[in-house]
Amino acid sequence: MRRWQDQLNPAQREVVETLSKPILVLAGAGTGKTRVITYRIARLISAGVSPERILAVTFTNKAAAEMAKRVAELLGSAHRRCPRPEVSTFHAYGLRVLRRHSARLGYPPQFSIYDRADQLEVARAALREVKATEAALRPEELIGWVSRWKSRGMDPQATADSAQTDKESLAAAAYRRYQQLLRLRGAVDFDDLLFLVEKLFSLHSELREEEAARFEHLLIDEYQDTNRSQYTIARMLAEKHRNLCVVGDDDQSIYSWRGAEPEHILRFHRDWPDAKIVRLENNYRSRQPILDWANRLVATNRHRYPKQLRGHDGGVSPRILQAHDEDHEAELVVKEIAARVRQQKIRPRDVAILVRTNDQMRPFELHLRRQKLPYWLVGGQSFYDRKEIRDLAAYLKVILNPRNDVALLRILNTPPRGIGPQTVERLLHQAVQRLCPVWEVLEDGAAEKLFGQGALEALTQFRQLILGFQHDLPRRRLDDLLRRLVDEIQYRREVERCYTSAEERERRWQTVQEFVESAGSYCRNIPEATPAGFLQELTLTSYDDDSDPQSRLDQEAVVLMTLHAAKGLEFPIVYLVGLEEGLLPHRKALELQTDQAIEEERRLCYVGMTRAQEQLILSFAVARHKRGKLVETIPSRFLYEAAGKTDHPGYQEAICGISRRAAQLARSKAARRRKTRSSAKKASAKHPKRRRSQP
DNA sequence: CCCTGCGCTTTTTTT
DNA sequence: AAGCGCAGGG
Repeated sequence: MRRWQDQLNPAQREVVETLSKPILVLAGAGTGKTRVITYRIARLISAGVSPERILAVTFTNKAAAEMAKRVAELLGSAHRRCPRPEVSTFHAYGLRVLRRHSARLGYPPQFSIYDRADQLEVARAALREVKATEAALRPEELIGWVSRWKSRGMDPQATADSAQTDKESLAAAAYRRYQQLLRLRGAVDFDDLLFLVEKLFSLHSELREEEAARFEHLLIDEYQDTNRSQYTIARMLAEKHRNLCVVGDDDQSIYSWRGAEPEHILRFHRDWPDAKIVRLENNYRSRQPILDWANRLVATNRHRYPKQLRGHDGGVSPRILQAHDEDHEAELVVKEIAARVRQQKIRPRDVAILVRTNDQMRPFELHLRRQKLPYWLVGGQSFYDRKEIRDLAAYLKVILNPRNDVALLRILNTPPRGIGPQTVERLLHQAVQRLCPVWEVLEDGAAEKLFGQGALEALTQFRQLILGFQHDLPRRRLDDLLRRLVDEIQYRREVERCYTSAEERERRWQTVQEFVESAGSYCRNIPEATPAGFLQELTLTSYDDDSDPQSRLDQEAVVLMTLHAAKGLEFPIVYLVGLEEGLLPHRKALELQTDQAIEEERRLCYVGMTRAQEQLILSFAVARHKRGKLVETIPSRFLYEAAGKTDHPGYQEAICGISRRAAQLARSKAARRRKTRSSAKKASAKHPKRRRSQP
């Protein structure tokens, strides 16, 4: 029973048994990467390393939860009551460090975490203040740059110093203001969770050493997707004990757009000269015909370490489906699944439908519902993206810290309470002028002259409301407080106001109750629960999995998710859909016209294919609605590459498709510049004949 | 101040 | 197709 080590092959066992050395595991898809880490943790503990001296880092919260569970299973009942190893994402780890030391960096202990929508607001404000027009620099652009800078450990000063163009200087100035605004509001963004930790460690060496000394072993999964701050933090933590085990696959690097640098995995041996390198190439997941297609596809990439995965023999070759448009594509796929489920050949949970972009999910959802197949939509619109959650979270944020402008402005007139745009405008103007948060303008008696009688009354009432709940906050349990809040602001009426259909209203109201309930379960389950902690967890871990996080996958449901979300998972049957030029590879990647961008798309496709254990079905539509218009498409080059048909005329066409499209783009840009109306041109694309599965 | 409707742009992937 | 800003009536 205890002899779980015997279930490993020699290479895997080597990883598990090399206990005191830097170790790099280069592991292909489906070779049991995560399994190896799990076993290694269990081995360390059974060798006497105390669990709390182990830090394991994964890429997603889901993976962390899964790994913690498996370690517990491996160790069995003897260790049930033992302390647990720390298994989390880099971001969650960063959050924990920051919570302890936020004061050192001038942040309040109850700082909030800003997500993308909040960031955009701050970016807008920052740009306004440096007097940048939308044309000069868009808020989305700014947060993109800031994110890149932060992941490289660059502060505003460093950014300004290295600015080459006017636009960069402008962005650097906006970055400085952006960061000031965040601090003023006691908020951090996602990147700060790493950036500030890195800063903290380099500013205070005693803290760094103390933190590094807490752990004796560091394990990192998906190492190919670490960005520079994660890399730096890992090095700082491991430099003393040198017990660093990283696992990754350069062929599965799909997050370079987010600052991931796959070079780290290639550089490992230089950083840790005594490192042991282990390669895992036995695939335990997929049938050989599937691997043949995946191998052939990824072998097209020029920048990679060559490897050949060996898999299970037998099984059927991948198939290709062709549809008229995206709706037909969904219909074909879902009907096929439904038919096989009805014949009891497969179960819904054996199947995953993988898409490149979130909006591809819609037609599939529709048809899954129509066919009455249970499905589980992963990602999509996340829990905290819904209006109700954002509103209530904003109330809570303001109660915790009224200096949080983004949250304050959100709820100031939600539900409508007579504070109109005019009033908000004046408030904002005052705040900018005095360089202070909006709340202080509210508090300041001098501001009274600024507003009319009605507005002033509304503002005072709002202020009283917040103050009242501030007073209650330490005296009531969080869910209790939220229930009262919902009641007092008459949020139910707001739900009724915003939505007309009874069904929608019901759904929205349910979300509200779920939110209150999740606060309740947070308070019950976490001993050191605080309202700020609840909000932080809420932003960091898309909290819609409150019921049973890991058993979701075991439920009887077809899984519908993006390729990015599918990383690390496996399914007996995979439908990889939307294989068209412009979608996979994505238009944005094609526009860059760099090998790197297209190679990442190819890896993404590779990741999708290698999720399949028994069957892989690829599909594309001959035409697709874009901006409401039906546009003809070109089958993805990846189809030809994977099928080994790069001499097929369609392959050339797929690749020429970009240049044709780029030419079109250039032409239409030129046309716009001349401000003349160009006559409509019809691109008559030829499409290859319907193809069937190859033997 | 609140609501409605019109016309405009805009669409990757996520912690 | 959907969200946002703007204009105009209640």
